[in-house]
Amino acid sequence: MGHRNLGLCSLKYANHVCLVSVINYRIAATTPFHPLWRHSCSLFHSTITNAPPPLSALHALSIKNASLQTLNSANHLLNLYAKSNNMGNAQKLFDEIPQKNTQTWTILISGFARAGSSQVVFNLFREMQTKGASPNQYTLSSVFKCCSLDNNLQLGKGIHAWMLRNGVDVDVALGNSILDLYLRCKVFEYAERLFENLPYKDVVRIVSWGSMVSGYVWNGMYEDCLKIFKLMVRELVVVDIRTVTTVISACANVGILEFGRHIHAYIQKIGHRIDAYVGSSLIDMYSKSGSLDDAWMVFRQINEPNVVLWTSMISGCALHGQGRQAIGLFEEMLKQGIIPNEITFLGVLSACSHAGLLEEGFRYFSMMKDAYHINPGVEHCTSMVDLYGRAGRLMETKNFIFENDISHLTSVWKSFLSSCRLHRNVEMGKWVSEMLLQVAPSDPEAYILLSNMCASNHRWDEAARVRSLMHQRGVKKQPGQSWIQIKDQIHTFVMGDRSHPQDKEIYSYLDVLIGRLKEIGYSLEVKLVMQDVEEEQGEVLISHHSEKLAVVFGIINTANRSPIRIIKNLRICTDCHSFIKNASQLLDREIIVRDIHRFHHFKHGSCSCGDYW
DNA sequence: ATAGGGTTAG
Repeated sequence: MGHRNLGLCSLKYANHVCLVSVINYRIAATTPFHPLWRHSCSLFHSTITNAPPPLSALHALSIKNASLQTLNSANHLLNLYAKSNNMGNAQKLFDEIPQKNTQTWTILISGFARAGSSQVVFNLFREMQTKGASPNQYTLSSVFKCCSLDNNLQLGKGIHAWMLRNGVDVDVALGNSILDLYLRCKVFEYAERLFENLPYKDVVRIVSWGSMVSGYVWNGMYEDCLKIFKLMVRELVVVDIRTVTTVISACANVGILEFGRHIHAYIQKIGHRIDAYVGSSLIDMYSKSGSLDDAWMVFRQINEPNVVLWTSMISGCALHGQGRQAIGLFEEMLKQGIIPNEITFLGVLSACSHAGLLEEGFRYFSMMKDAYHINPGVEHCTSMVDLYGRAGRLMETKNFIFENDISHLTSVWKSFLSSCRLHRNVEMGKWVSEMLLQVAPSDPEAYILLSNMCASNHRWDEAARVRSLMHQRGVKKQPGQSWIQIKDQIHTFVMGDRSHPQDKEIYSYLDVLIGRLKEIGYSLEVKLVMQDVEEEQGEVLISHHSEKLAVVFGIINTANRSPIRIIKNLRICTDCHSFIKNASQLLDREIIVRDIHRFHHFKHGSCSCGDYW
């Protein structure tokens, strides 16, 4: 064992365990040149180099007549296998150990838990108890992790109840794994009660906070997440950076720029370095909140960019329709020797489709398959359908769908139908509609797209038939909502909303604005968007769509010429799109709308989406 | 010796 190896070891696995193992094997050996010593060395070496250790090392261990000393050695060795994800060898060794103690079982269980083999873990857990070994905190933690992986709330609850009955002590780490289960299974009452009861002083209690935060994010409870974050800031001096990362991702989903900015400032205040993790989530947050400039600023200041960081910047550009920038970034990334993953390509393809870059999109799709050997997933294929369709290559779109076996996907047909509508190909559109309704008979958006297509081709009867079919089948349109942040307050609007305190002001200004916009060429496209409002209630309701209310509210409550940012939970409707284009011209205001699909930057009477969305 | 939370897509 030379210095070179030890040096390597300190670099890579400067792990006390390795050294202790080697020393133990050395003690276990009877002579200085016993084969075991040699095997230990090679095992140690392979730990360093991360290659699988030779199996013969196992058999060299003569543990049949084991002393306590050799059991410890065996456990160490077992641990090495488990840590290096070599569960095959771990199992073999485990089977050869005659007197297994709690640690022996626990090491194997935790190895399988890490590998995600929950069923194996459950079986071992049962077996160890029948063999008289009692689980400790570590064992239980691994078992809960597997319950969580499998969404097996019942088993987890059973074990937890058994622990309570038997007075098993729950330390914070174990508590966190139970917490994780309850959060993943969305039983927030349990999670919250457990959270309250965990030892408060433990420094790793910080992880419990983090679990609560990410639990809320997984379940889309962004407001609860932000609330608990504020509580953390108040109660703890410093919130750790991993939790902050989760909170930022919650902000990205809500898309509220000002709150995201506060958290960014908070990170700077507590003096945390912004690594690739935080950087990626900040970039994502800024681009989803409508400020690509801030995203770029974060991107440029990260010292050690990784593939995720590049990908978030590329996807951000895609979201804002900046196809060329996205491609430029991607090429730069390749030049720097960073290997793109499937999500990177998704970003690139979606950038191409949002910007109508057909050839480039096709080239990157091939590159993904041929140069990087990534099998196209359904999302990649959907992007390609978007790309072909937007370019008006409807026959190619159709062929692509069947060649790639994606005809069962709702998103594919929705995208195709939008393209038929854009290119006014009614015949293809009707066929696509039939396919869509077969796949998605209860999807409200399918009916709306379909009747919009009929309407934009002046086929009013057919549009009406689609609407009544939707009613017959009891398909309800998801209510449209838009929101805007002014200072610390988030204002949410639904269509025809009268609940806002500034209600009167909003509606009277809206009327005035519509009048002035009509003078510069805007006309309410009543018939075109009738479907969006479910009932034929005419011009009034359309003029009161939630995004119009939010825009007007923004105009009233912000300084002249400052940008207005709106978020909408559905696709923006044709009429609102035209309304906002004209308003941006008349008032010389930048209006930025994030809809369910992408961003629209309205400026000087036109939109960054090029009227395709 | 063995256990616990983070980033990018949709």
